[in-house]
Amino acid sequence: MSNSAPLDPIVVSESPEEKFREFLEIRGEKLTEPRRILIRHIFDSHKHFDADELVADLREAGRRVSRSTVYRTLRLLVEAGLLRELRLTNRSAYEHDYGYPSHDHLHCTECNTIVEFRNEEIQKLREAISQEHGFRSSGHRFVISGVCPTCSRARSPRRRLDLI
Amino acid sequence: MSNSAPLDPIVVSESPEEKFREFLEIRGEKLTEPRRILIRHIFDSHKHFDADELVADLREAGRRVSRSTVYRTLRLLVEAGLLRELRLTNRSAYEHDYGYPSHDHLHCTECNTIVEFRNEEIQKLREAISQEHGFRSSGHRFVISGVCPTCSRARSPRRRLDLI
DNA sequence: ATTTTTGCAAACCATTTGCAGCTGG
DNA sequence: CCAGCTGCAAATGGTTTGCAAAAAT
Repeated sequence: MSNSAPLDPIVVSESPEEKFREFLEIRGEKLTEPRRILIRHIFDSHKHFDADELVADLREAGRRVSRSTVYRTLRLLVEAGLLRELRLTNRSAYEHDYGYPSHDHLHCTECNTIVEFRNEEIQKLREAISQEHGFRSSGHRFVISGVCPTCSRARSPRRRLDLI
Repeated sequence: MSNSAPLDPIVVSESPEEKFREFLEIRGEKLTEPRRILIRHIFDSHKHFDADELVADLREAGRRVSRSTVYRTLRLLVEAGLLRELRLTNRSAYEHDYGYPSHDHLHCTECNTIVEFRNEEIQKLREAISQEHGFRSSGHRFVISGVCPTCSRARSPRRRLDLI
């Protein structure tokens, strides 16, 4: 799995862990060992993941955190504004929010890959449309679904051979 | 529940039922009584609904179709291009696709209401962005989340009273 | 007559929760 | 110490599925 982010990270003064501790402190909650393991692991690499992959990933790295705690912590991290949740399939996917610029997604329906992109227009559209309808908007999701270049190339030629 | 569509319907030559029958025929499948009940009921009024509401609605109208058949038929209707599925919460919502113009959504996170809007810019953006990334796009979802005017009015004044 | 569909109940599967014991501050 | 947390196992809740009886062509 890749460690590189497709978009340049935003410069932030606090580490994700510090920001999480602060969030928990305000609510009178605690930064425990399992939570520390999770936030470090999650922000160690930049990628999209779901709860199951996270559990498997941690197990592989020799760090055991129970599935329940993973789910509970993911919810906290979303509430804290550190992660964003994407509901593209039956299982939720997560991505970094904190320290990462706002962006939208291309979703390949063949291989399930998620590609990020940044487009200034979308923010403006969101604002204009919200205002038009009297909404106080708090966020948006713009997902373009289709077939990525890799899957396009992989499938079209195979089709040809089938016809021979 | 309202029967009126927020956007003007598209003129189509076939009824949803005809289109469904055609779709089934191609696959060697059958337009049965439960399926007829469902498609008529669904296209009788224009609104967003989920599987549960549909079952309840049918029961109220004295038409019994089993939950399994409802789920199975909803899937068919999506495959047939008659309905679109929206995954905004833990349960899928459905809306008319056939005979209805393409549009996007404002989602109120307070009352869960879905408001439709139409904006030409979005199609253009989708095309431009897809091309830029070599995607063959097949669709998109643009959902603006926030608080609708009704919920805004209902909440803000209450807050004030609480402070007195 | 044969293939598909239905309804029921059971299975599924991602996610949540109750609880007894553990832990952080 | 004591509120909050963990892990386990059990529960939940939306959705799917196996199967025997029923319906469609």
